[in-house]
Amino acid sequence: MPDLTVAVQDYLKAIYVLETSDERVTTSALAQRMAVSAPSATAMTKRLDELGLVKRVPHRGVALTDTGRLGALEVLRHHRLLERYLVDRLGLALDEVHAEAELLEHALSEELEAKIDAELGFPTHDPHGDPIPDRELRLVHDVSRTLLDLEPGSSGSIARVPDGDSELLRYLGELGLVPEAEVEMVAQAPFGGPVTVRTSSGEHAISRELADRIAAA
Amino acid sequence: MPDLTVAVQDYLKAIYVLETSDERVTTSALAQRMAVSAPSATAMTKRLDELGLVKRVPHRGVALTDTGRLGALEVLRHHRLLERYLVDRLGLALDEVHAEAELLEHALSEELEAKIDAELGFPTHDPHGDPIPDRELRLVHDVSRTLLDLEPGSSGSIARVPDGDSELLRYLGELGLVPEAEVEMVAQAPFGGPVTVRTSSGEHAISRELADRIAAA
DNA sequence: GACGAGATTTAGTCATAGCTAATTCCGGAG
DNA sequence: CTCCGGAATTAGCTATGACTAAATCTCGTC
Repeated sequence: MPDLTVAVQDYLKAIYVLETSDERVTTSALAQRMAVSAPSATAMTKRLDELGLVKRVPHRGVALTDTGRLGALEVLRHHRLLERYLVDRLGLALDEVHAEAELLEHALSEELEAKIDAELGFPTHDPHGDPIPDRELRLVHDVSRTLLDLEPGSSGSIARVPDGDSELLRYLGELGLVPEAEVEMVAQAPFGGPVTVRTSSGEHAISRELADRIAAA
Repeated sequence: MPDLTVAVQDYLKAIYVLETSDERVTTSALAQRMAVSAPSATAMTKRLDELGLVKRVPHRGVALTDTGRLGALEVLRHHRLLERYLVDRLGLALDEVHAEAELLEHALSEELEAKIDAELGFPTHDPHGDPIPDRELRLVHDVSRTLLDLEPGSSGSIARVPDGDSELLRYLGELGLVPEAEVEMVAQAPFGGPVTVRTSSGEHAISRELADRIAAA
């Protein structure tokens, strides 16, 4: 596998993430996620296909090949290891690390990756709770329940929060909704109403939709 | 100052270093240092001039403007801080850090730069002994004597070794000629002959030219 | 003061990755 | 089964930064 350009790596990562939620990865979805125009996305998917990284079907979307998936996982590993490192060793806040890791992930050599991995004791999850692919790029897929699955009156601990949206992360941090934190489900209002939880910082009401994006166990 | 591209930053750094040794920075010297063809160097110096980063005189060479010098010092600060960090906190070897820092220096945000600086206790020199520009990009210029200036029979400590050539650094490391190390000048052969020094690992003879590239105090 | 070697610049291309405008395709509504 | 709207693609450009081949300048030598 020759060296992939930064742009190619970013597209692979984006396609990987899109594939994980929706299985159909359309041009427009990809363009939106990469914040580029649709023609740019079309052009890039053609190149990725030529490079053997995706299978492209015109007007139908793309799917990663095995090679492409490995490329995506490599970037994801860099990203998540760096996030873990920046939080654990340099004290960055949970809402800052995503952007920093985004910058650094393409400049991480395999040697440095290994040093960081060892220094951290081979961590399995990034600070948002997302799994880190291991050295062989295997990724455990923790099937997770969300806050919504907690029965009123019962407790659990936060397993994962959405990454990437730093506004949201800052807000969640203020509510004490961070990975590892203990939470108690107080109430779930009916008719799509809000959900009330108790954290170390007190009782807070959040929307059902947000609660559903937070994994808990 | 709008964002400088990676290439522009690399050229600024190269020009800065060349200016420090020779004052005339010629197209061919620049092309050689950047491992690029002469026409490529010419084209880039034109762009740098348009950006107000250098003053270019056709067929005469370039000189950094104040703005250009600041750009170069910013990159140099990133580079040397990262080197210090990689050696002190991640245990990279002296001959490996240059290449790693080269990769990372363009991906370092100002926030992370500040965190690293604080974490290291605001270091003044990188692991090769080169000074690190401070937050205001001021650079102390240690006027230094070299190994050659040590009288036979006298001792000193290594202040600085050349960076960038990892072969050479590995060799110097084997001889115990690393920054901070104590060294005794045993003899300097006449007629441009070799220089013999004693380090913790014993007596070693090196060429006059090499001895002159090693700073000692 | 002219000459020629070597340094420098100009001319013309290429690859990457983005854009807008215009066109074409696909799938659902009638 | 046709038509239409939105998605996707094609066409044509732009900027960055590299290259080779060809032309030109500069400077030391005679």
